[in-house]
Amino acid sequence: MSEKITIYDIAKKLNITAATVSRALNNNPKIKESTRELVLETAASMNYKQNKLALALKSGRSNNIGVIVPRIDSNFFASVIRGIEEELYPHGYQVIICQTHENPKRENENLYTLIDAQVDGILMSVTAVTNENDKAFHNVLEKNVPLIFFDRSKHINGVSSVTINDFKGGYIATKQLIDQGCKCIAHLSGDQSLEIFKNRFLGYKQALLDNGITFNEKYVIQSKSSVEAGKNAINILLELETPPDAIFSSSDFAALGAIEELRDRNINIPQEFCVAGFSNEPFTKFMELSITSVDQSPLEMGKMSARVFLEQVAKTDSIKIEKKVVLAPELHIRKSTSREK
Amino acid sequence: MSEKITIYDIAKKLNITAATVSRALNNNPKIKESTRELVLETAASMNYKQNKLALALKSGRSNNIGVIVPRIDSNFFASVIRGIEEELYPHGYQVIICQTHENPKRENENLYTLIDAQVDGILMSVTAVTNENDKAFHNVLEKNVPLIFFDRSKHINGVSSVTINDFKGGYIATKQLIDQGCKCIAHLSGDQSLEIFKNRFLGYKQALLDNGITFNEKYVIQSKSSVEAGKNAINILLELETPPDAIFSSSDFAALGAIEELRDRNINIPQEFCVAGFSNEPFTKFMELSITSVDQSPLEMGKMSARVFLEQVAKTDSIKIEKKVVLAPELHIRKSTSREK
DNA sequence: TATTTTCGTGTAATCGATTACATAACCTAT
DNA sequence: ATAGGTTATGTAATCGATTACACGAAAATA
Repeated sequence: MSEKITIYDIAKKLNITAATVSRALNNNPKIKESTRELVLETAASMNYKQNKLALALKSGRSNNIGVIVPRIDSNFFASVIRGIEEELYPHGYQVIICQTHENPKRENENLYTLIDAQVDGILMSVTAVTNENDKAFHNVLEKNVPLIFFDRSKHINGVSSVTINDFKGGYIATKQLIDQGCKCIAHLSGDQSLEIFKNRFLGYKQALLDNGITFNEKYVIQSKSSVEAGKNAINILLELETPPDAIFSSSDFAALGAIEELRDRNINIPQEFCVAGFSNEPFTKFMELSITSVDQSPLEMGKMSARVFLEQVAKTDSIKIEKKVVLAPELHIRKSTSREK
Repeated sequence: MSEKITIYDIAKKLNITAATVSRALNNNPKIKESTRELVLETAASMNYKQNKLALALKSGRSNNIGVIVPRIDSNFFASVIRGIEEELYPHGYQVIICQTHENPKRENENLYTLIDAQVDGILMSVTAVTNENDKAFHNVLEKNVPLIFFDRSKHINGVSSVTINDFKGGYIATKQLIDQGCKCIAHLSGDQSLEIFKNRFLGYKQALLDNGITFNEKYVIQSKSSVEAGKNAINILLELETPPDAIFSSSDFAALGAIEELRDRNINIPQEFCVAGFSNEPFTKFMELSITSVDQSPLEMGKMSARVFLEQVAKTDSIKIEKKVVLAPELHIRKSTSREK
């Protein structure tokens, strides 16, 4: 078991004080060049490693940043985290992961735990719709810990965010369906209290409006992001007096469920029915009947969030800049919406 | 900006010393009940939060554990991490993520960075085949930091591991192909210097042997875990004098590539050609032609790794127990290997 | 030569919590 | 009444690094 070497050990060996050693290691200009070299050599030969915990206690900065996501095992969030990790790694930050499982209580706990652990910043995708966690958010800000939302954002003063233009995402996906000749376009929407889902819905609505299609409330089904939910939605929609001939789904999983159910009913995709999803999950590309989907460039979103964080810690003055980055969505057109002309 | 409350602030307010406050907060039995209550009340009213960094410095334990994976944005690793996080969260540990991108140099860096950050344990899937990182591994062990390998393991004294029985996984997948009547079964193998891929290959070989099928070296193609690699492999295999009629692939992505290429050549799956993969990536289930694959129960693997870690830190004596947990693989039989009788 | 700078290093406080040891107050038994 | 035992709390060191301030010696200036 190797015992730990501290600056005191180095000091003792060289008959100088720990203060001098510390200064030498930190390239303090007041240290004589010969002393510095001697210290550096000795430190290396003794295999000295700086104790990050002591440094953290003294400086109040842990060099850790916290990331809170609903869950980590979805391609979208995993990719965002990948982007964050890659961007922050060269700057010496470690990434701590927390999951909320869409549970506001867990989100609240996670926020306090991260502050407790004295992270230097928090990057997160909000879970909660409620404002019961507002106190926790303000607690973060009061502690002067940079807080950055990605993808799922919330309006809070002083909080920067990195999102995609969900309105546009909803718009271009719907437009593509219209361009294929679809007339009755349904929408599987997510939790409307979350900005992202509301905006996708509004984009859908606007696309209809701009193209002279009347909006029909019955065509909007609120559903979870699951295959099962997609199946259920289709079953409801096909019962309508005038069933739709296309779906824009806020979720790829629901889109997949819809497709499976349509296939079971021998409805031909895309000839009789078109389906577009959202998120560009890997499977949408791999399917034999590949699914058109809106890409959110998660890797870029992660990197951008990390950059916004870095900018914020670089600001020495405590004037809070609130930065809102909005990335452009990109529609990946695939077989599920590609009718032959 | 809220100023930080320390035990000294509480002590001053109550005209006692910080030592007493500390003891009261830690439920030290030597403290008078009335004092304890007073301290607890005051602490609560002043909104006192223990400084974890100071505690970490004093105790030498950071309450962080490090997880090193090749990359986080693969369903398998993301799920393992999810399992780890969920198991460790109730115990107050935070999970720090590192990625190697299959680069031994990054693996080496990550190991030192985590030790530097004084994590209480390291859970990882090895990247490297080389033994150039052996020094780093031993450095971890010398520091008495529990080290646990999951999935991709390596033989190092004192290191526990949680893996699946890859041999059996290869065996049951191959057996299923044989049961479907396939006679010439090829194998897309991974990097043979990694245990997991070697064992899957050996399982494949044994299944052939046990069923009276001669092993043919030409049927084994070493390929990366990518769609492209799968396509290339098929092209080589179909050029053979006696082309195979089935493939057991060590990777789902390569299996997918093979399927796409076979389809382009109008070869009927599973009637003319069967394909089985490994990992049970989500898309294997979602495909219209769903792919048979070996499940590695990643969530369980993550939880189990975390449990092994907890057992190890619970051991007060420094006798290193080396625990090797081997989980059972489970074959998910799907359309790509389901011939009609 | 006397005085002021400059340079390099030492002293000691600090970050916040824990804990071995010391001590005061009170109680009990002979 | 005195020695010994409890009980509750205080004192001070410790974890390892940083840094404001102090100070002696050498160098520069008058």
